[in-house]
Amino acid sequence: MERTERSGRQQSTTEHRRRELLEAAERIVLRDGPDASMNAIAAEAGITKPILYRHFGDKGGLYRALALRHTDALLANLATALDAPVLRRDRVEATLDAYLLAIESQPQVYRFLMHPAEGDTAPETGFDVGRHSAPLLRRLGEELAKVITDRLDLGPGGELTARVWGHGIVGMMHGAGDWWLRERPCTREQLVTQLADLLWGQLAAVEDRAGGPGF
Amino acid sequence: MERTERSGRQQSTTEHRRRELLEAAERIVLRDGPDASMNAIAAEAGITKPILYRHFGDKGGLYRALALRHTDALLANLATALDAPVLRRDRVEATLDAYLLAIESQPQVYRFLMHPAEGDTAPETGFDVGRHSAPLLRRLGEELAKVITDRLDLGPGGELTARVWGHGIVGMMHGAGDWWLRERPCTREQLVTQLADLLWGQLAAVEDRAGGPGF
DNA sequence: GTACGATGTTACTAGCGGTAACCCGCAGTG
DNA sequence: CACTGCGGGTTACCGCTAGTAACATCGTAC
Repeated sequence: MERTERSGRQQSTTEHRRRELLEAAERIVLRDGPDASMNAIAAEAGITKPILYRHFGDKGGLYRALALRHTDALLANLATALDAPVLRRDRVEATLDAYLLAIESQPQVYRFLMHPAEGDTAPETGFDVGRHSAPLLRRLGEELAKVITDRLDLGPGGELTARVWGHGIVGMMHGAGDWWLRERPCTREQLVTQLADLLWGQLAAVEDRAGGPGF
Repeated sequence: MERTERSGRQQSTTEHRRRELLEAAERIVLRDGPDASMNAIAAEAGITKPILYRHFGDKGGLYRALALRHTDALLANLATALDAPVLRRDRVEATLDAYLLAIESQPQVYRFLMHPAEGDTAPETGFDVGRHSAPLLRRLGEELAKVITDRLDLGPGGELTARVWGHGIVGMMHGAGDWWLRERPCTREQLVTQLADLLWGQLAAVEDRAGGPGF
C-alpha cells in the first residue's frame, strides 16, 4: 500500500529534519551553555519556536534527545577502554583516562550532560533527590557495575557490592574530574595514577605521619 | 554619640530581620525545592519582593546565604567524625556514615545544597564547568585533603596526592550516596562497609571470576 | 478536486527575576 | 514646632522566558 510507503519516506525526512534541529541546538548549547533559550535555538535553525515544540515536546525533551547522543558516545568510548585486553590495573587506568580525556577535550558538552536542566517527565515525585544530577552518571555507574559483576568473583551478595563500587567509582571519577578540570593542578596522567593508587588501597597502606595522632 | 548607639541597634535588628527572612526562605525552599520563587518566599515572610532584594541583592545571594548555614553545619558534623580518636578504618567509616546520615535525614536540604541555582557573580566566564555543581563539594574535598595531609605521611608531592584523594573520596561519597538515596538498595551500614572496602583496595584484591578473561 | 498532513508563521499567555518610584513612621536636630 | 534623613514597605512596571493557540502554505494520495 502506498500509505506505508509514503509514511515511510515522511518518517525518514522527519528524522532528517530532527537531526538538523538537534545539530543547531547543539551549536547553541555549546555556545551558551545550559542557559540556551528555545528562541536562540530556533533562530539558529532558521525557524521559530513552535516547530521545536512539535518535535521535542518541551525543552526537557530537546535536552534529553541532545544528551542521549553524547551519553551514548561517551559510554561507547568507555566500554572499549573497559574491554582492553590488559592487566586490571591498566584497564582501570585506561578507563579513568578515557573519561578525563573526554571531559577535558569538550568541557561544554560535559557540563551540559551533567545538568540536563530538569524534566524527568515525573512531576511531583516529592522525593526526587538528584533530579538534575545527570542520568549519565547513573548509566555509567550501572554499566561499570555490570562489568565488575561479570569479571570479578565477589562471592555471595556480590551483585550489591558491584553496584556500590560501580557508582562509587563513577562518583570518584566525576568528583575528581570536576575539580581537576577547574583547577588543573596536574597533568592527566598524574591524576589517573593518583586515583588508581587510591582505588588500589594506598589510603589504607601509607604510614601515619610521625608524631601525629594517627589516622 | 547617639549615632553609633542607634546604628548599632539598627544593625542588630536588621540582622534579626535577615534571619527571619532566611527562615521563611528555608521553609519555602524545603517545600518547593530549587524552583522556589522569590514571590513565594516573600509571601511566606509576609512581605514583598523588593525587600528580599534589598537584603540579599539577588536570588543567588539569598541562596548562597541559605546554603552557607547548612554547609557549615554539615562540615562541622563531618569534622567531628573525622577527629574521632579511633582506628583509621573506623574513622573513615564514621565519616562516610555521618555524610550519609545527613543526606538521608534531610534529602531536600541536601538536594538544595548540591544545586545552588547558578549566580557566581561572574557572568561570562566562558569556562565555568560545574558552575552549578555545589561549592559544598569543593569545600568538602579541600577539608578532607587538609586532614589527609595532616595525618598521613605521603612523601614528596604528597600535597597533590592528598587533594586528589580528598576530592576523589568526596566524589565517591557523593555519587554513591546519590544513587543509594534514590534506590535504597541496602542499609546505610552495608553501604558504608562496601565503600570502605573499596577504599581499602578490595577492587584490586579480589580474584578474577573463574574462566573469565580477567579484569 | 479535495482532503490530509507536515511545515511554517504571528501573536499571544503566564510567570519569572529584577527595578524604579513612591509612601510611611520614627530618630535626631535647628 | 517644623524639618531632614533613613530603613521598612508597597505598587507598578520592564524584559525575558517557556509554552500555546490560530492561521497560512505546500506536496502528495485518493
